[in-house]
Amino acid sequence: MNKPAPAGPSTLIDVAREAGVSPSTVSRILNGTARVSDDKRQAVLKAIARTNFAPNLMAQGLKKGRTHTIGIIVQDISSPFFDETLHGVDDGLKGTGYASVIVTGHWSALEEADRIRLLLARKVDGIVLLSGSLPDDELLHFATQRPIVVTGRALDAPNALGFTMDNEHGAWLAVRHLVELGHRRIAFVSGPPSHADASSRLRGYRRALEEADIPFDPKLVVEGNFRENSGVLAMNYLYDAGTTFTAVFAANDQSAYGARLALYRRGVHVPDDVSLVGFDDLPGSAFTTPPLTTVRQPLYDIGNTAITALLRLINGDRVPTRVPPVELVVRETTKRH
Amino acid sequence: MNKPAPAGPSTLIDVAREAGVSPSTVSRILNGTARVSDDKRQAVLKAIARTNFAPNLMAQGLKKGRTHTIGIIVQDISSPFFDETLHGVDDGLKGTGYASVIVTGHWSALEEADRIRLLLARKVDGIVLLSGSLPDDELLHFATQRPIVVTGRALDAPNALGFTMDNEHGAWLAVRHLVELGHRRIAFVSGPPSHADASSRLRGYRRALEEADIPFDPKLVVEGNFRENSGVLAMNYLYDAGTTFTAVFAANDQSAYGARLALYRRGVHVPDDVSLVGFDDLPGSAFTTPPLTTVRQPLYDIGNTAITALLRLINGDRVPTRVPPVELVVRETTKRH
DNA sequence: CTGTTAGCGCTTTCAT
DNA sequence: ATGAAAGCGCTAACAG
Repeated sequence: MNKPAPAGPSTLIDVAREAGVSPSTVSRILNGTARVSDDKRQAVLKAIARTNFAPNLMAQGLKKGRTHTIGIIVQDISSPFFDETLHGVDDGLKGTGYASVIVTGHWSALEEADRIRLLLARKVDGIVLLSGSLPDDELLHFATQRPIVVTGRALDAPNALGFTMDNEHGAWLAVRHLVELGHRRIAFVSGPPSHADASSRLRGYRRALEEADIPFDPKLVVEGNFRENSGVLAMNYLYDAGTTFTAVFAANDQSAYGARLALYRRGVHVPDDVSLVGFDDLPGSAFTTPPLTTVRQPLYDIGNTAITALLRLINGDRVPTRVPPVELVVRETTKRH
Repeated sequence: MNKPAPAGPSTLIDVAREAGVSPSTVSRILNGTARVSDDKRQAVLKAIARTNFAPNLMAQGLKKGRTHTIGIIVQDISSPFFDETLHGVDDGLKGTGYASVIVTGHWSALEEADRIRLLLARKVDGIVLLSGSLPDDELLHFATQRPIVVTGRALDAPNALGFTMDNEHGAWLAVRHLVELGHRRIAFVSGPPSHADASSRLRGYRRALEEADIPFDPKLVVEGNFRENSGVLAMNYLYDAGTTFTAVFAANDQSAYGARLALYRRGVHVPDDVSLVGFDDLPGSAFTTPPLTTVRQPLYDIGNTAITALLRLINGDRVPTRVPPVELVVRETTKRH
């Protein structure tokens, strides 16, 4: 006689009963923890198939103290920047048996701390914090509970690891490129000054000017917020103030998109009248019109490296973390002046 | 004397001991399950603070049979389409105590089934499947274990709910707009024919032509894959074949970006020489040069509605699901011919 | 090689 | 109002 499908999802105990063995035997087969005779193994395998059994990860986690879940904190879930990074994370997780719960920090240190607590309550096995603004000491405090990998800052503690891109160098590359093309009036659409990457990029901008003996003109830098609209606002501000320039360096691609639109609106041609350089090399930047010259950050690799490093940390290995350096990608928005 | 921080994270039992009450009392306070005298409550609250206690969600989940986790399946984690939808999901989850684990289906029904099984093993309380290609019957099978909400198809079963956008109507709107501007040679960059939305959009294209008494010319439709590059390929193909047209309707914004780039490369001006319409209204489409005329899909609302519906399903309520309709957003890539 | 037993941390009757 | 005790589904000694 065939029993109908059992009430709830079947448990390991159901399987054991079906197969006429003890629960431990089933567990051993599931985990490969010990040798099991072939006939019992077959019986168990059949029982598993028949009862459509899948182990309850909550129960496993409770017992083993590891959930095979890792927590990812992004700042903004619908930003191409983070999404490309997440892509790298996702690929790095593939086939490892780990899943990720992704939460949002919204660029707020307070919210980050809150999210971390939440992830810790969920007993994630580790945390990746992407572009976090949480102070180091708080981060290290949390890291006593679970390993943490953070991007956007250098960090090397027993249970925490951080690495960063050379933003200053990237900005320097961009501006030097412009300088080499003969530009001397180079506007800069900055990022939020509170953001570490943003200030590094400003430093790179200034250093490149200095090296070219171009005096720094504060009127040429206008503060943006890394989003498209701040790029258009910045351009409008500059033109309305009568500030002249032949090139603009935007602190990220999104604000470059905005700047480009504002220029278009005013009938200023890119790159014929004004050259434009961004930062990040978002996937879309190869398809803007014209394709954007920009500083490439290996976003995918950043995500992939972060997760790989975390997985190693979880297993107690420490590893030197290497990501490809930033590099200038010359496309079609820059031209000799 | 102050004890140093205890070895592991503190447990409810530690708290109980600290406060001099029984574990049940602590639990009751945590869950508001029953009245507790005020002095004990204070003692417990203090103990919780002192021991820095946070309940172990794994244990709670094991006991209560709900994990307060929901599974989200997207097809591609670094696509602006899904990311904007995820944004709606994320906001819908805010403050509910639920977290989400996001996995990728990569447009493959097999992989989707696999991911669903994985999520089920994790005992998620419900699943949102975004643009899935899994057949209805398999979906309904999985839905016997946990409620599922799916986008991109209509579905109304006891434990599963699906809703869809009117893609045909959207495409019809786009093409009618072009027709009204005097265009009669309208190229179509399609999506993958296997994709339900893609074929609906093709139908809308054909219907709009029909209604305008414009004969359907198969030479004007070229197959794309929803990505930027297929847009440029499509344009090149059309020009190389000597096919003439004055407007192009791309089956999604990303392929419209690509088409726009190919046009630029050939010195064809948009919208003066050729008009261009996309589909989706991705966040970036308001900032392309020129800003893209497109059919707006309320991606954020789709995500938000899906998660809201799922949360209701989990609580046993059924709800009529309403999302704003698609609509034409006329920006600057279309012009009278 | 295999079964028995004792929990992981929490909630929930059931008594009191 | 509160405590004792049982157990969610699984794993890991410990015996045999």
